[in-house]
Amino acid sequence: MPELPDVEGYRRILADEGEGRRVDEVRVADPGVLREVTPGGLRRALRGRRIEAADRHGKWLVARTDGPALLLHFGMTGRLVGCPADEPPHRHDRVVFDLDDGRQLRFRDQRKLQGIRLARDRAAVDRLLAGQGPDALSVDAAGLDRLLAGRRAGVKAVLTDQSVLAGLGNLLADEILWRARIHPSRRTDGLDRAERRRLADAMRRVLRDSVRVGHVPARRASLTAHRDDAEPTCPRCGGPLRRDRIAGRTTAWCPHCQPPP
DNA sequence: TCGCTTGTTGATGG
DNA sequence: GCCATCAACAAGCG
Repeated sequence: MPELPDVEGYRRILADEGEGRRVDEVRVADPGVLREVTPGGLRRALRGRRIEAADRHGKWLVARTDGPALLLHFGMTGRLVGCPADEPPHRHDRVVFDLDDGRQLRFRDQRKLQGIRLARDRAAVDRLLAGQGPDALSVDAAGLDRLLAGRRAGVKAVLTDQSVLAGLGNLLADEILWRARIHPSRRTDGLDRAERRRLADAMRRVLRDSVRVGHVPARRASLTAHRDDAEPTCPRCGGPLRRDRIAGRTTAWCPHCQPPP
């Protein structure tokens, strides 16, 4: 689930519920989500600190405080929940932050593929995010052209490579390529000017729509709304969709609208 | 039991 | 160096 639009939704939760609040307590229900920090270390670092800002880069959420910063990555099944402290615990609540207004922020994650990191200061945040490409929401057509230039890999592999462009996952990439009418296996350096333009337009359009609702849109006229149907059809041409393994992931595409290379 | 899953990383081979 | 593929991580589902 969590791709750029989902994480942007969690960022809003963090901003709305957390900014200006003090962290009164940190409860680690499952240390399995902590990365390079112990439960005690996390608690000591954050207890009594005030949350100052909620930032996002790609799929990373950054909670800045008047002390260290917290970096959260939601993997495939994670989410951030804001709720009253007396709400019954959920079995997948891995870390709970008590705020000074009687509410809590909860890092909830079924699988524990990613998790939570601590960064001492701004430089440490930058180091942890150093391998990330620019955030997809900040990239315009010219910027995308620069990022794609000279790359021979399949275009879906490039779009979902976080070190090239941060924020796009499997569903978003398929949605964008379907909208741009480009086959996901096309070589990136084989796209002509018009195709690159369509790709940039589709990316911005899909991201804008998705961020507005906080997840990849499942509107009727989207690939995402149909990709998991028993016999999925293309909402544009009505033909059958295909599912193949492309760039290592299950990929939905339309053989009519997105001619294979 | 096996295969599959919206994420990331590292090994391996071309 | 670039690129594709695969395994691993973890947990649940059919």
